[in-house]
Amino acid sequence: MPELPEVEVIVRELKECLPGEELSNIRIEWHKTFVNDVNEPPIGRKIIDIDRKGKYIIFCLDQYYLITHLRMTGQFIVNTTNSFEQKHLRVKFNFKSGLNLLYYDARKFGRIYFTQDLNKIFKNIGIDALDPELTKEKFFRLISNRNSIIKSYLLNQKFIAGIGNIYCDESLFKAGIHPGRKINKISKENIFKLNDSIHDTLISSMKNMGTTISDYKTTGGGFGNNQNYLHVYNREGEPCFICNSIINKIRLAGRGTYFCPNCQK
DNA sequence: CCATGTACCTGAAGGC
DNA sequence: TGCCTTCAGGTACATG
Repeated sequence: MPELPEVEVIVRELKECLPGEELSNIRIEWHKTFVNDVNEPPIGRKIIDIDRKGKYIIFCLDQYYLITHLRMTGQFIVNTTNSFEQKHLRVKFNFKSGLNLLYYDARKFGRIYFTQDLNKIFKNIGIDALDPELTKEKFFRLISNRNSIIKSYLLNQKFIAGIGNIYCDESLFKAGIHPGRKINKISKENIFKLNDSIHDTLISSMKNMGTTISDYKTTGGGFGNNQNYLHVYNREGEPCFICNSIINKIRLAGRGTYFCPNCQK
């Protein structure tokens, strides 16, 4: 389940090999994956740069964009030969140089949009969680006076983009905040603490090349390592590393939610 | 404004 | 072994 750190790792890898490459062919194996807003295929265009906003990958093709959301099981593999896995292959891009960019997606939830209009995709997407402009004061202004529980807020991409279920639970643990806490019952001091813990959680996961629970792989097919450093996610029934209490699992905002009943208030 | 439920999908895991 | 149910979670959309 790629969230911001996993997507960032993928973008960095794609950036190393794709800029300058010219698209020569595209083969769509699952039609719903590719949403074309342009009325012509993205052939003959060069990849200028690759960027990210929240969980979206943006391939810039000089005023045109291929924007990808991997959802749960999307994967990019860069391939230089003609032998590759066919199972779950949804879209195959060929480049003039002979390089292939393969998009796999077991559950078919991911989307690749071809468009000229970035705003169409991003109109309901908030500031990136690692945008330097997201200062703790701005974080506080965004979050205060809301009436929802903190978990729902952090998962809602229209406020802050990039946080998914894993890093939401991890960040709340690190900040000592119960995931079901009402936002307006959290002190300013703890909001600041949460801002820092989100930042730390995302950055340290990136350093570990992301979290591989089941599907996430880097573009070379490698695994992340951050699953070995999680404090609460996927640890139901196991002891808290800080206080030895048993990690609980409940259902919040429609998601499995892990927390330490002693450390998080 | 906020919460809940369903649809989209497949594969893994657990129960019997 | 094998069938059936449940669960996994990101997002869009409908409904209360």
